[in-house]
Amino acid sequence: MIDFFSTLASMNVPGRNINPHISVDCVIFGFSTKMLKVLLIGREYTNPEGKLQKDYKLPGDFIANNEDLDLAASRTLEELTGLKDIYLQQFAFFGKPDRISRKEDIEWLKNNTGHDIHRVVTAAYYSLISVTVSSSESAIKNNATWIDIQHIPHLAFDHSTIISKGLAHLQGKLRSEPIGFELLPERFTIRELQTLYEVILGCTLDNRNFRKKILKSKYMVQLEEKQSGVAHKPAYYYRFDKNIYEKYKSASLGFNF
Amino acid sequence: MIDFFSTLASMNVPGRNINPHISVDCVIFGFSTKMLKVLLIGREYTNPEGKLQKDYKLPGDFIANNEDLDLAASRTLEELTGLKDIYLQQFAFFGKPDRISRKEDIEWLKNNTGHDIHRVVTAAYYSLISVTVSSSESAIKNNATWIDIQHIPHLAFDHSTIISKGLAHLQGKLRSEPIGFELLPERFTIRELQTLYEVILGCTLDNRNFRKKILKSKYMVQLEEKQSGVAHKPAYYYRFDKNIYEKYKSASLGFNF
DNA sequence: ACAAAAGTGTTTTTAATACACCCATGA
DNA sequence: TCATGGGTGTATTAAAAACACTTTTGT
Repeated sequence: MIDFFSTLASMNVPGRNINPHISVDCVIFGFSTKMLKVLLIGREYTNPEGKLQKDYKLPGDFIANNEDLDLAASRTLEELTGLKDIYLQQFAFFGKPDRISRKEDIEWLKNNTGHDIHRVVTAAYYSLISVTVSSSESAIKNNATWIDIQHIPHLAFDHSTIISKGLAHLQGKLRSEPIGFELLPERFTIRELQTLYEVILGCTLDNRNFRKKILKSKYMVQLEEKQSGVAHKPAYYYRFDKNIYEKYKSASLGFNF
Repeated sequence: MIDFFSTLASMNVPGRNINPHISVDCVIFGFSTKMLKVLLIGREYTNPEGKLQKDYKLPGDFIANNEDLDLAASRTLEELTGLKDIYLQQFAFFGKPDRISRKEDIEWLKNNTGHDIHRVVTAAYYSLISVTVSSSESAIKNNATWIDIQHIPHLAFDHSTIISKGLAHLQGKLRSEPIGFELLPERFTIRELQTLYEVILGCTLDNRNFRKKILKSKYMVQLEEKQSGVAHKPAYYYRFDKNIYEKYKSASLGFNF
């Protein structure tokens, strides 16, 4: 399935039976060059004075009438990145009546859907992907760009709020489950993993204690390859073994209050 | 606002502008006589053979067109229990296309809303209230009953799923934040609190260690009153001080993986 | 030889766990 | 006086935190 206009364009495909009250939005996190990034879709709209403007929006779509929400989210993700089996999780619902209230947003929806839409409740998902594999054709077609989470520009609708809520959920999840791997390529160094933790959690971590903690877990598999071409002692690569993790993951958590 | 029929009846109030695609459902937890309970609404419907049947549903409602989701949830809760300022949290949304598919459910919606409704996405909230204060007039009017979580009967729609997901979220939350107090009356004994933890988490806890852990926290305020009329050493009552908790709550959590 | 990041151990502190008896009350 | 549940302390173990130097590579 190809989108010509934007991720919303599939609405206009004949035979697709759209539910214009409910949408899904994906906060797609990626990590590269020591920065946490979000995949955003460039959007063009004409402002009240008739000027052509650019801003960004989250990848999202209205759901089809017979479509499961989770499936709509993975469909959106796949249409955009070409990727399946990506870590994807529902985290909140956004339904303020005024979340679609700016003139340019209503105008843009009209141009892109043909309908006069004022109230949409959206199911928000976050997903984690490795930046290296994400520059798919359809992403380019959709004006998708990785943007540093520190430098998010003006966004459509309430998408800034959705991103910050999504980040908060990601932080919580990162503390309770080893999901950092989802954001890194197949093989990675421990330092890369640590930097990822530091960036997402917004703190520095003691590097000896971090290694101790991480290497204690059985699911970190050291590879034979080392880094090469670096002007310092080369680091070993590791990979994350999901099977081992599933086998050993501890059932009981302690208290935290 | 008074509901004559059920929590859905407010749909029929003229002038209320209903959005029949989106609803809220509340999993209202309570705790009494050493059991975790859920507040359910008795529902009568006619089965395919024309027989009058009884089952239960979660308190919930369609949202109004201009209504915020969170507000719709607290409204539903207030209409049912008369209570405001209750611990209330969105925890998931349910949007499988077939969640409204049983004949009796579709029929029941038709009778109660006048519409032929097949697809509703619902935002699920859980709330914690002290059972003692919940037997309000409107709850009785709405056929609300406390039902042991162990003995949930047949429920409408996918409401059993919603309850079990809600319970899982409650368990997670209970481990990470002191919310047990919300389920107890203003003053309570430490043993009551421990039993609550044991029931919700489904395990037994060492009573000396539990006391140590709980009493270490500043927000447990011992009152002067003791139990009376009990055939054993009377326990001191405590109360939870929210202000102290907010002041001292630890910013950083550790890792858990 | 120098810069730059990788890798490594020990000590201290804190939190979690395991465990058994005396106390105050009503019946 | 007995049955019932309330309340208490200590020793052990496990995890978290603090902390500094040596190693390997490219330039």
